[in-house]
Amino acid sequence: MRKITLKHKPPEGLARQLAEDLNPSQREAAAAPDGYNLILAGPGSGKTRVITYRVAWLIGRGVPAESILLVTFTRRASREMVGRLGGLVGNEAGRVWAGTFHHVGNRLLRRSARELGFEPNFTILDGEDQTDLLRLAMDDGGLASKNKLAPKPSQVQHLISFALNTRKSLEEAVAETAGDLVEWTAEIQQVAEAYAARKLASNCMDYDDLLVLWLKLLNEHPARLAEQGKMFRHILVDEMQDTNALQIEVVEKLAAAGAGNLTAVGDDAQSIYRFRGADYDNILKFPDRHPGSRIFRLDVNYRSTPQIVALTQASIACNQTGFPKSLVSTRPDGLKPVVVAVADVYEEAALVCQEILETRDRGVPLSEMAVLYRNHYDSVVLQGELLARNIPYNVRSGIRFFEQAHVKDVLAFLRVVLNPRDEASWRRLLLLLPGIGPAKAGAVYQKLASSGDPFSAVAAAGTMAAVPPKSRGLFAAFVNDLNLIRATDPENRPAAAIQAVLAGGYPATIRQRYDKPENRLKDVEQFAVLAAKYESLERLVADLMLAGDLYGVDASGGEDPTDLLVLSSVHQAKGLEWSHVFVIRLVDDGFPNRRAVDEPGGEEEERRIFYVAVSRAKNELMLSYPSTISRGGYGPTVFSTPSRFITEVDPELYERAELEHDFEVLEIEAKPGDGDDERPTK
DNA sequence: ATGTGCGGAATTTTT
DNA sequence: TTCCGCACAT
Ligand SMILES: Nc1ncnc2c1ncn2[C@@H]1O[C@H](COP(=O)(O)OP(=O)(O)OP(=O)(O)O)[C@@H](O)[C@H]1O
Repeated sequence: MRKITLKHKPPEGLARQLAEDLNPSQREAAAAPDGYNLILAGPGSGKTRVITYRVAWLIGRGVPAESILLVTFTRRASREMVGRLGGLVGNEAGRVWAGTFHHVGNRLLRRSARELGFEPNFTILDGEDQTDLLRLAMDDGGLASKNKLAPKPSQVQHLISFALNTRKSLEEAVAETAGDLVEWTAEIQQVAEAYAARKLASNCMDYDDLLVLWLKLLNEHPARLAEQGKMFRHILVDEMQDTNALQIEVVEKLAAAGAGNLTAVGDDAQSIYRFRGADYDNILKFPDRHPGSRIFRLDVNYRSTPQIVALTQASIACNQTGFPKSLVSTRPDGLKPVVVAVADVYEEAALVCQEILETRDRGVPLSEMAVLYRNHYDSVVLQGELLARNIPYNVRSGIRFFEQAHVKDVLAFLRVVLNPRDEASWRRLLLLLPGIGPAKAGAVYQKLASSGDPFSAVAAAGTMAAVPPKSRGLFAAFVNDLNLIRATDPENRPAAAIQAVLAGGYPATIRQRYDKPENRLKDVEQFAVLAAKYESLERLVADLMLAGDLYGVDASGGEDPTDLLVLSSVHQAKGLEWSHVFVIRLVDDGFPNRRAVDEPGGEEEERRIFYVAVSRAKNELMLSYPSTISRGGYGPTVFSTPSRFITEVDPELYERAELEHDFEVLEIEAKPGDGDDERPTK
């Protein structure tokens, strides 16, 4: 037989870019041989760049893009990396399996849901849905809320999740993180089981399931393990320091079952997700787990001025644990970071706004500036001031877009269409009807669940009998709305389904139950616009439930909606950079967080959070703290202590700014024709 | 069984 | 300030 060889050329210009855009140690890491590789380096040293170029390099060598798994920490990071990859290798970039652990788990579980007892149309539960189902499970599972000392649903939720993510038993998790609840361990265990049963019965998975069930699939179905091992010939994990035991087990299992090619990238000093089970030993012990693996270090910082690097390095040096890394800035000298004490949170907001406006006047776009804070509520006073001064901004903390009650209501309509067994969504919809409370909602759901076809059951006479007489009219209208929604071919045209929700009784419900109904209706319209980009309801809903970066408030008041100031929690700022960074509310009890410092290892975790915050700045960094603070707007105003993260470093490393006040003289304009015997000026 | 109104408690960080 | 749980009236 004749052999024909198809010739493949590496993408145009890739070789040149690999040579020009990377320094020698970065290049060495990007072009590391197959096998287990660890890239351990400080902030701004080009880790993200290296991992992106490594993927490009692999593709350039003929590795099929679809056999590469690139695990990122956020969806935003994945989008950015795929975008940059597109610039290097063109269309191939889109075929890489890029996403967070949860995204990839979701995609894979859709294919294999049946092997785990689920249907492929399972829905993903967000935190609130989880709490709702857990509350029901607590009623089932012997944790009646009567007892004052009994754990609260949110506590139980956290414990169950923490145990799963750390691969510890519930006993261990309780003993470690909530010692006062040890006597409840048996009940919590029971609740966990009842909760899992409810999820299975309603064909729903929570965030943890996307990992737990993925691992279960790999453990219990050898064919799937072999298949996925083959599928992912190269695995790359960004932000390795914030992976937890569960995630590590999944990737390492995949790598071992496949080609044994795993590249891990990260910085133990930037590990800030301990509350979610992250453990930076996952990165530090990588060489122990994989004898013979290569380690790459990068110690040139391309991001920040030497002055900023000096402060960040001095701060992290206060931690006793962690792997020390040298870091040298390549940038020209800049200004020292500035530390300002302000009188109170209002003065802080005014100061930050003024600095931002002046910086913008000097030609720096708003999108090159960010205000970072430890706790979401640290941003609310500033938001008020930004609104008053017409500075457009984008918030990345707090409630996500889809977590707002009205968006969740609309989502519930879509979700029951998608997965008619979705208990959380049925309950949510039923509870919107006046006269139907938890008991009736439960009874109706039972009728739906026990029938083969919930949609005919919901319209059946027997179901109506369970509805109190005075609610029957509204219930019938609700059933009618559901039918109209289902008639729009919602699976393939999600936007039309949302329009159908808006055409039914739901807007009246919004007006009756919620404040600011017009704003909320606008959000729903916005949701429809977003949905119009999708041709699959399943993908829309899954994307939304996993959309960690889509927040509610997008106050783009200005003319140029693309130039927005960023307000972000430090956690959401991970991996990002801005020219000018403002870190606010640097008071002890706030940043570091008061509750965190009491936990063992808590102070060092908080210091890492501070480290992440200050290392986001490229050119200028301002740290501010109010000298007086009233806790959250209630309670008395007290003197505050400046954050230990400021006071513990050498004062030579920053410049202290004095705040002066300049009152523009108020001239009362005399109206022409007025006499001179006016009221006295104040 | 629902819904309202009171009092007390409490606020990390997120997929 | 807001949210949650509880007691009471419907
Ligand atoms: N060799 C290089 N030459 C010029 N600029 C570079 C080089 N490597 C990285 N940079 C730039 O330095 C900045 C930081 O890079 P990158 O975000 O990849 O760092 P990182 O190590 O991932 O940081 P972090 O740990 O903070 O997420 C980016 O603006 C990047 O473009």
